[in-house]
Amino acid sequence: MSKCEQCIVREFSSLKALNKDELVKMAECKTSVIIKKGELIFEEGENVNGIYCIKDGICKLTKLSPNGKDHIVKLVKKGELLGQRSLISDEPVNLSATALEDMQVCFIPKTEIMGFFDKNNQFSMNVMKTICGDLKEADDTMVNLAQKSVKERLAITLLYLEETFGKNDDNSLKIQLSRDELASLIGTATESCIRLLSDFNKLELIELNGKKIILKNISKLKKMAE
Amino acid sequence: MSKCEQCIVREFSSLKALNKDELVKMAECKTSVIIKKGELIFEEGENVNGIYCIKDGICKLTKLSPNGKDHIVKLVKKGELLGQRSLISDEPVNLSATALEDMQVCFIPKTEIMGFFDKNNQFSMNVMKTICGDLKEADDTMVNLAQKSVKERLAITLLYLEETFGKNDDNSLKIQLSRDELASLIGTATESCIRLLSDFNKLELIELNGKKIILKNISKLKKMAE
DNA sequence: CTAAATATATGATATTTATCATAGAAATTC
DNA sequence: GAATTTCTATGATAAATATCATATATTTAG
Repeated sequence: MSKCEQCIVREFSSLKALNKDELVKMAECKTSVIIKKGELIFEEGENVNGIYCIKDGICKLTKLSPNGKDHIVKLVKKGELLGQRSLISDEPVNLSATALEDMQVCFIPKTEIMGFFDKNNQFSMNVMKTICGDLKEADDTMVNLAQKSVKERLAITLLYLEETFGKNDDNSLKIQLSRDELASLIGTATESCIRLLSDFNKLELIELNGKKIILKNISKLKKMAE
Repeated sequence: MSKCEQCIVREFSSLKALNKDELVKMAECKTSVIIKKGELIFEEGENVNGIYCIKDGICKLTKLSPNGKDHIVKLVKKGELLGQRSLISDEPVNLSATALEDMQVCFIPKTEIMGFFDKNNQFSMNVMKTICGDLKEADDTMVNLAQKSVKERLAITLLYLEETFGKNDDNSLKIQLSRDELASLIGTATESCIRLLSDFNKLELIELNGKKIILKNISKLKKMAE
């Protein structure tokens, strides 16, 4: 069992507030899990009795609409935690988490985390700040969905993906989403998403190469996003 | 200066975790404010150095889109707190708050609240739960905006308004929004909103009488909302 | 390696929604 | 209480977006 103390990833989440003793205790009760690309980590409605700390990989958080379509609510990457909201609310998770790449995650049981809340104020504060950040982001996304066109949202999303997940040596977006997933992230039909990508390609805003997407004209994309 | 101890409204918010001493201390530093319908409580980007506790009335939280249109992100009523997110994140508020009715609110300065966070774990937990609730709601709204038609969103919103704010003796919705505000809440153009209300009226799902809206066929509205 | 399944692409068309224009109703101001 | 402004309503039209159909490319399974 690897030690949490030596895990660099911890530094990027609320867990950075934990002291040596707390980390040792956590390392003892945590479970390491490998999750393959496409696999479910947890599903909407499930009782997840703890939180997941993402050591490596990216996953999507989705919510099923009554019409049967998934909507991607958020993408989560290395260093972030999953299941905090559900833990605090003491409710089943309201979103499903699915790996977009092979992932390495650690599961920390609820009892352990609740202890930190009681005894470590800085940890509580960190978690609160994270959730507040999520809420602010959600507000922004809401306004975008309500007021921006699909074209604008696609531009916004492409810029967001590059900024958040970076690019490869060939300048292509590091995160690889299917057209279907991209559509579900911006909130549109798959065909509309594909069509607009083609348009962006023709306008030389982006370059398409199979699943690879290269942002060619960032400043124009930013103008489109307004 | 009225005493927080005797304020019933406190029981409905995170403040219910405060003990007698804390309440006395809070009463000493709080400020009571009367806000007229239509007036701004705070504006997006402002530094609000504390939180507002709503003693009476309803307000809207809005966010301005670059296109100049407001979007109503949330409606907040008696018993709820304003400005928690901003306080915890230690950032300017990301939303504007405007009174929809005459309001009575109390302002509690930041220093006071931060003290409660340090010393009263139950209070922290309550605030966290509230924010988690907001986040869950935001996720739902997002999916609705992304996947539901304007018609469906109107039905959802009307049902939500009746459930959350109640109805008058004549069965009309207690909360009175202009067509413009209703449109901004469901995320559509004012004319589209008006048109759909007319349609709903003709279909006898609702009854319109000036600004008054009566939900006539709840079960059909619920079916529409799916 | 081939067949089947899935993902991407694009045209044609239908539907939804926004925008523009205008008129009457209601509220506000002087 | 008359005049002005704002709000509500509705028609006509344009624009955005979804849906259906089909073709091709890519991936997966056997």
